[in-house]
Amino acid sequence: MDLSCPFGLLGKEVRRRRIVLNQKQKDTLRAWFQKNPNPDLATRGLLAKELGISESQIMTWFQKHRKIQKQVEFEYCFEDSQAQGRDKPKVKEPGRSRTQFTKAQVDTLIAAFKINRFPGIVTREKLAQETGIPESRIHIWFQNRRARHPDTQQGTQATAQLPQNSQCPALKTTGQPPPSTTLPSSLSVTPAFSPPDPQSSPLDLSRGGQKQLSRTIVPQPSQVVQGRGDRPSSSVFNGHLSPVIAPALEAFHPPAPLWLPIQERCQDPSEDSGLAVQPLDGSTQAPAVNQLARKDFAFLQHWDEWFQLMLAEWVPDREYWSPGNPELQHPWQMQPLQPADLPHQADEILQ
DNA sequence: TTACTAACCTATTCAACGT
DNA sequence: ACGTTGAATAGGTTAGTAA
Repeated sequence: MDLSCPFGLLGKEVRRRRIVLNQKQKDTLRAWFQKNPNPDLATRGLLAKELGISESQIMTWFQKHRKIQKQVEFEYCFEDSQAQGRDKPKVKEPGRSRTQFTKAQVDTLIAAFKINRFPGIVTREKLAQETGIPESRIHIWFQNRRARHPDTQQGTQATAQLPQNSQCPALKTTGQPPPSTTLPSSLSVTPAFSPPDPQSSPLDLSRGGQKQLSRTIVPQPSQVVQGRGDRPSSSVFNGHLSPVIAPALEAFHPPAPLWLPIQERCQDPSEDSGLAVQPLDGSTQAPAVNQLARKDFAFLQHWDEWFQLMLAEWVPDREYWSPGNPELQHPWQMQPLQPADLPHQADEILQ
């Protein structure tokens, strides 16, 4: 197996071409779903053959439809909570099958993983060919591997959990009003007005930190990883700053490149859940600043400097980002603010 | 342009299996 | 019993395609 160049696809890993199922395929899948919403690997393989699509596509379809069905069932139960029959005895499902990988197969996968933690469909299929493992199992294997083996070299940085952006699901779904100077209690974020502390900062990159902040203040992984992931999209870093400090920081130095992509992302007000950086006009800037005590600014200054340092040190995954490729131009390339700029700007504002 | 949805992600949990 | 790890699920985003 030639791993010298990961399939010549560095920076070009693409997702599987999206297919559109035809009516016959959909009907067949629905019929099978009625019979058994949890087909095993072999069944999915047969179905794949029959329908002329891949087994992992079958798997994806079934996953989605199990979700949909659960939603429907939930709604049904909610509406008809008095109805009987909801407690129909559950048929004991057969135990999960567990693929037993050989050592050689695992070695191959590990080797590939070392080169590329996010293999695209082409890579996965090549691996499938070489190992004889179904592509969908390889996909799962990589998911598990990523979860259990964080990238010690750059992974923690590459998957840096940054402050949540405007699309924070937790807040989006709960429809939290835009916080002004306080955080929703549900947000497990480092108290805003404490000095940046590498051990407990909002950018705590440790795995524990990620877990703790899961679905609260951290961006969804797909926002960080997918954005630079196997799609060479121009999608920008859309992480946002703490709802507390972002507006204030922006008020302090609006032209700072750090904030630009964030604003760009939030130009559509409909996308803005309130946590995003608000575009500040002249009339809103002053109150934003005035609401902050000077001691708060001291924190902001520290936080900003610290954040800039983090940015400056961060080296994006080479696979997904290439400085020479404008297609993959990454917003993190932005020149970090010079820390020396901060006191200067702060003085201007505080005078 | 917009709605739909396949493809993909992480985080978490379940469970098979070897020790 | 416990650790490892394959599999499944929940809850998201992204982006291609059809209407």
